[in-house]
Amino acid sequence: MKFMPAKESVPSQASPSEEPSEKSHLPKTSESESLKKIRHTTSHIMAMAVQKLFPKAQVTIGPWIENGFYYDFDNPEPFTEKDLKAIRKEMIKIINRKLPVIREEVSREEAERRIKAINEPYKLEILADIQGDPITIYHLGDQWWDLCAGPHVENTADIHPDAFDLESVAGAYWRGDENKAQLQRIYGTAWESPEQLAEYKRRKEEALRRDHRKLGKELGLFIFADPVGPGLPLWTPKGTVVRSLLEDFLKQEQLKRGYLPVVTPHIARVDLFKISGHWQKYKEDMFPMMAEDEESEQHEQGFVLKPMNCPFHIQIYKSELRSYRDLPMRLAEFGTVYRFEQSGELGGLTRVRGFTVDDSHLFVTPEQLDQEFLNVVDLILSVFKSLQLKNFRARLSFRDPDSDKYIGSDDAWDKAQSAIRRAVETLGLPHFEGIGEAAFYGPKLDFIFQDVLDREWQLGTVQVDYNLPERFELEYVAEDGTRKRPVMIHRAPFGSLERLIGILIEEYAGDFPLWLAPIQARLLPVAEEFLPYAKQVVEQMQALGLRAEVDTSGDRLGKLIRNAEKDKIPVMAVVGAKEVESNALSIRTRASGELGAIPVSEVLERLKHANENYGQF
RNA sequence: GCCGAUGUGGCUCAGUGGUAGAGCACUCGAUUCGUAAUCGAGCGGUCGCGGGUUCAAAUCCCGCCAUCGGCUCCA
Repeated sequence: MKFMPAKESVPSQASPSEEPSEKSHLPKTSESESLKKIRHTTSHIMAMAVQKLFPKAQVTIGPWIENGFYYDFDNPEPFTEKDLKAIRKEMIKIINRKLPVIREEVSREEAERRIKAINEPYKLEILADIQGDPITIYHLGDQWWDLCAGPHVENTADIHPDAFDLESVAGAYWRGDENKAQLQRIYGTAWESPEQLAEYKRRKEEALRRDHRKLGKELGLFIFADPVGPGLPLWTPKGTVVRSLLEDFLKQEQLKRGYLPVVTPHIARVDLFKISGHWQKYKEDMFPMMAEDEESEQHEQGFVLKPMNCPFHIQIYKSELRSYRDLPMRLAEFGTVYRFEQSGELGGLTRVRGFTVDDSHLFVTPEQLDQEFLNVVDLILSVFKSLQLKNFRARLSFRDPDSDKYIGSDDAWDKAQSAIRRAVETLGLPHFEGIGEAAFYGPKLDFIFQDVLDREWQLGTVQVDYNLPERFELEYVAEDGTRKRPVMIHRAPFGSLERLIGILIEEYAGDFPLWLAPIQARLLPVAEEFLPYAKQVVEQMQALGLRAEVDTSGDRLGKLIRNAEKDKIPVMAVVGAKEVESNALSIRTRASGELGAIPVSEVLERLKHANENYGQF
């Protein structure tokens, strides 16, 4: 097994405009009692201000979130960003009035009476959900109050008028249910001091600079084209290098672990997905069926783009009578799938409509399930380690027993969920549970990562499935000659190549490790007369399987360096009279700056070694 | 899909009713240069698309498309 040598730190940003200043710790709300109070109270002040400016606005909920707070209102007119300015002004007035924040305990009946008196129907619903007595109310002076558990600061003047800001408006559904009323949400942030607020804003801007959509464009890795369609990325030559390297890397790992490669088509008869249950439970997420004529359309006969690969791999399993000796059978494919995601969901590479899953389906006996599941988790963790991905959380994605979006028996679900639970316990893997996060056919162990905007995305996944083997009537011949039903494990360490690369770009801030860099080395001639020498060195590099090129632009060295740095090329090699004479290269790396003159043979050796061992130059 | 914002040359952006601009990139010329931008000239835009208002629309109005921030939904 190969691992990256542990790197001390992320390669530093050499560009003066990108130097990361020493970061002071900015606490999250959950880590700070003081911030909880500040943000809670600021959201109340905002609600009071909104109701003053928009008397028809009704209040709902206004909790703190990790970097700030929000408050949802039911207002006849949606708020616009222009309204935020006025609301902010009004909030400062409230702060300056130094209103005491007073906690009051009242009985349920009293709370109900008062809410009815001010005609706030949403609050009444909230009250009905609060368990136990007494009910607490927080007043801002004697003008405004809200049903709230607290805690709060003691006086509105405890909120620093220059340490909060209103950030954005958004629609949000009441109770998170798209069938209920759409409310108007205002997001804000509040801190202990103006300095903290400034640091928070600075950090947000910094995060934007490593946004994979921005870097993907700058580094020329992928594009979207209007005539092609939304959510359908096109991979440029450079991006394709990264993709292929990741594929090759995983294919090698899988080869070592007994996986068998397969290839399956992108479309299939809709009938296939009726057997699997996709058509019944997943139709909304699929591109519409292609029918040859109206009659076929009416009889629901036609072809669909595949949203998943499992039914295809199942057909390969089914194509022969399998023996227990054949199991576990691990069929693997980089399978491109298409899902008709809602238009508002699409974004960059993290949410697209066509993506490639590093998919595999393992057909195992019930006895083999636990061990095979552990093997898969081991593969996934080793892949993350090689890619230097550390910031993830493991989620047990179980079904919501009250929902009807799942197929299969309670027994099958219980068996599958307990298998996953056993595995994480055996491994001592820290995890949390996500009820209602299961796939429609089975529970999952998911690996969740964060993007630059703190949004969470699922990458790797392992799923235990007793249902599809049942629906497709899968069998194997057991030792005693009887027919038995295998269990399936669905798994994808990357999840999707697209999403993985999006996360990797942000994780690396565009600085791919040498083995993944689209261009690993660029030769920089100080004058045109050194071009032939540079070209000859590049040929030697290419002969060793290295990705190298010469800058032939004829610009001055300073410009060549600048461009190579902007392209985030890990190794730059300066070539001039001195180098030609001594058969050397003056090396400058993005990670470590100038390294001085090094003989060509040594440079070649070191590049090759780093490339093959996932290391640095 | 829903709420809000945005859409001007390849890229980043200025222009808010009166004949489309800048920097970078690109091409050409001069310079032959040693660790983050050499100088000059040139090329390049149906101002997202369609409709409307107006003597006149990048600019105002309507519809659509796409992107961005959320919600809902998910690798």
